[in-house]
Amino acid sequence: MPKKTLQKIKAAKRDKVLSEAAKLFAQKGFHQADMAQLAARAGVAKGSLYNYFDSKEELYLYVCRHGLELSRQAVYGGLDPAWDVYRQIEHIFRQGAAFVRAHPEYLMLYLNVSSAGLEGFAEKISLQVEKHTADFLKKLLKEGMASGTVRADLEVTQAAFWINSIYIVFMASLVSRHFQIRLREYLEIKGRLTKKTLDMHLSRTIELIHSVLRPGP
Amino acid sequence: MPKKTLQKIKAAKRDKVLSEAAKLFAQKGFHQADMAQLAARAGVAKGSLYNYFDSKEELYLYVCRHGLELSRQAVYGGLDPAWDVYRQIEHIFRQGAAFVRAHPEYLMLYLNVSSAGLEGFAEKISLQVEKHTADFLKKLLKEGMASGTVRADLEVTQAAFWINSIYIVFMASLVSRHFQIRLREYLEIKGRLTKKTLDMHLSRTIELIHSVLRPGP
Amino acid sequence: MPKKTLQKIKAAKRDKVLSEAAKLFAQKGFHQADMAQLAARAGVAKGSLYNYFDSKEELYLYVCRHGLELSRQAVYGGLDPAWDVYRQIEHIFRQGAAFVRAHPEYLMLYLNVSSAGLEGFAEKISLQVEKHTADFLKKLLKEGMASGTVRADLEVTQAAFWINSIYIVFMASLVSRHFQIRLREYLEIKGRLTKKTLDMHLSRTIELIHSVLRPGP
Amino acid sequence: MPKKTLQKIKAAKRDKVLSEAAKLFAQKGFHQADMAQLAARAGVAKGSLYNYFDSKEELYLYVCRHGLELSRQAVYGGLDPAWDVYRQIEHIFRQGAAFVRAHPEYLMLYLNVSSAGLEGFAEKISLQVEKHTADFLKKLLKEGMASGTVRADLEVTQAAFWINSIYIVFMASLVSRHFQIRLREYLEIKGRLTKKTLDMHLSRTIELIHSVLRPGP
DNA sequence: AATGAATGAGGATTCATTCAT
DNA sequence: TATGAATGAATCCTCATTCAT
Repeated sequence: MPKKTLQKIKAAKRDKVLSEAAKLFAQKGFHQADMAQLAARAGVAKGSLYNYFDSKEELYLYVCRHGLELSRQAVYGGLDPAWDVYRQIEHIFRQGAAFVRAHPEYLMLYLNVSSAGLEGFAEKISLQVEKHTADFLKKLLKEGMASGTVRADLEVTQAAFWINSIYIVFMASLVSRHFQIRLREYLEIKGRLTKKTLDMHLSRTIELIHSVLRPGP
Repeated sequence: MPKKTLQKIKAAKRDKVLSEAAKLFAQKGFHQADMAQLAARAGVAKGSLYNYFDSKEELYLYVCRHGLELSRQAVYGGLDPAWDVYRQIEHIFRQGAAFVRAHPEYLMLYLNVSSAGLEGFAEKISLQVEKHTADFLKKLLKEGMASGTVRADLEVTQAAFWINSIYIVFMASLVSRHFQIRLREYLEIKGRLTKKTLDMHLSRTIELIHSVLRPGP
Repeated sequence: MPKKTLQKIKAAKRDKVLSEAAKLFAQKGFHQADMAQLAARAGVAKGSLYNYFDSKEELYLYVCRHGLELSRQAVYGGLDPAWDVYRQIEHIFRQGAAFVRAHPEYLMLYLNVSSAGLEGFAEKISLQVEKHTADFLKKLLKEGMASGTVRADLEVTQAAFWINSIYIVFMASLVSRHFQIRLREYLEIKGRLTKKTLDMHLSRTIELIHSVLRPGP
Repeated sequence: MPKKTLQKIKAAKRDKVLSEAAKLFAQKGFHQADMAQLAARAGVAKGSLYNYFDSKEELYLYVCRHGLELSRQAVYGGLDPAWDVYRQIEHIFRQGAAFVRAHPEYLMLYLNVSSAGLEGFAEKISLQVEKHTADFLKKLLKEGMASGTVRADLEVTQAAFWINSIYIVFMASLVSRHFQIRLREYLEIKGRLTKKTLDMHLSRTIELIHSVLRPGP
């Protein structure tokens, strides 16, 4: 979707544009983000952005897709298919949290797809985002059930949906002001959310999921 | 926060303004919603909106709070404290779903608080939104544990957080384009999401929660 | 020009409306003054203002004329025709200063007639404002010349113009931020303008005028 | 204070914008002047004005300062320090009158600084406007007194203040509708104010000032 | 006569996109 | 290819005035 010109410029400049765009869109949202400000932050001319992309919308879509690709690599890249279900799930959650901490902007972009007025982007992005994870989780659960490490009476689609729901809300709690406030209220945390607290919460979340998947005694 | 004038006009007009505002904000988002268009939809003059509220932002906040209050009444209003944990949770989910179906706009407004660029609203709304539910769920779980109907080894804050997370994602799946696409993908639904399908999914979701809370044999 | 209704209401209310109008117009200028705010300050309903006057413009004109009448009474009211030229001029300047101190709003309204965009008011007010003073000063000078107390080679119209110019600028220095800054710069005053300093400046100003009028030796 | 863009556009366009702005502000006043109308008169797009200045207020301030600078050059530019006091004062008054006739808009802007509601501009402009003239006049008078061409008993600050007051009122009479009406009334002029009449008045005004400064016999 | 809700034209400012250099 | 000045539609908010109560 981007123009050929985007591939002709130096990688460093391209990366700068994409990363600043991700940050700005994540900070302000699609409509409120300003192409002039983006150009300024990226250190390029306003007109140049239009040499790389046809429109703000194309830039936004590209940045989202790019971020989701980065996210997928970070989370699923180091995963060893030989691990059992439990280890793989833990890996996904921990790598996901690490990536979100390093690049909160991309999760913010993901959350934004559900925002009012951005339905048009959902049509273009959501499926390709969710399909990979849905397929992966279902396959994982099925294998677990086949090998007897996961309780047999599980409804796979349901369980995958539910695991991913927990994932989303946890990650959202790392980046969204609203979800942070909510987390503090639920977990009765008074001060700032420390990494330590969040890691403990993460461990418990993983353990909860594990406990639901484990076959009964 | 609204001006006195808002209370002085006829209830029908006030309700029309508030409900059209909720719908428009839910459809377009805060920034993209146009006060002129809202006035037109509500059947009042643009200037009148400013007789009721000091600014678009105040109107938005009021509409959000108003919607959250309506939601709370719908969900918790008909709840009987004598019911056991399971029935209460089922009630909350089913009433919540009914309310969201009747007034999807309010859930959309809730989701929007997590949107990029609307952090300012999170500071003003989130806590009062979440506190009620958090307190309620925790109290419910504690009572259940005390009476032996809920497994005793549960981490209450954690469980409340997790139940509410499931609730949020389920409700989001009723109103957000993105979450609908995601739901269809996870549940492998080909066509439209029918009420029947969603109700079945709801039942299973409730059952999942119940199963996690129930004491082991 | 005001409506009959204005005369039918209680004097206290009428005075309150007029005095608050004068203050508000003097503070904000004609266009920037807000009828709603005026109504609020005067303690009447917005609609009532339109029971008293046909329009903001009529109200403004009436307030100006009213203020100029008050000013004239204050300055020329206590003047004794038997006094000599010098005493009369001193009286005018001192009474003028006292009135302006008590009611700076009216002098501000006078200054505003020269403001950009208010030419329409000049046509309606200026002549009747200036005529009285011009006639008075000229008559005074002529009498002085006839009685030999004023130098005989004076150009009367010119002198009257010049005396009044000094008057205007002095009075402006009591109320206008710009003219206060200017006065401080010219008179090399460091801190605030005290009454004492201003009175000394007034005395010197009067003395300057006297010295120009006095016949040579 | 203006943006860099203002310096990058062609001088002709810049001059057009500034001169039309001066005229429009002088005609309508700050608040009543319309940026859209200004853009139309200057032959640029509304948005372009905001490429040159951050706001209407900055544009206004710049135009004022620019005009005051032009005025100073016109009045003090051709002045020869070797001239005696009387010739210098005459030069200032005559050059001032010529400039005001050529560019009445700038004097109108000066007068506006004293208008109600524009006190904010006074803080930012007045001092730098007045300081130059005040210093100049005082220096001139001191030199005259030192050389014996000006009467020795003069109070310098007072005299400078008074000379400049006369200057202001005279110049105001060239541009302000109110001051024109006032001048006609004082000088008993029936028809229009002709250049000839005004020049005669100017000569007499200069002569009056000279006569006050001259040492007694 | 008093009230204040309703009205809608008006005006400052923003910003995606274009295009001449 | 890069630049950034130019554009004008879009949008929030104000406020004099009206008129039903």
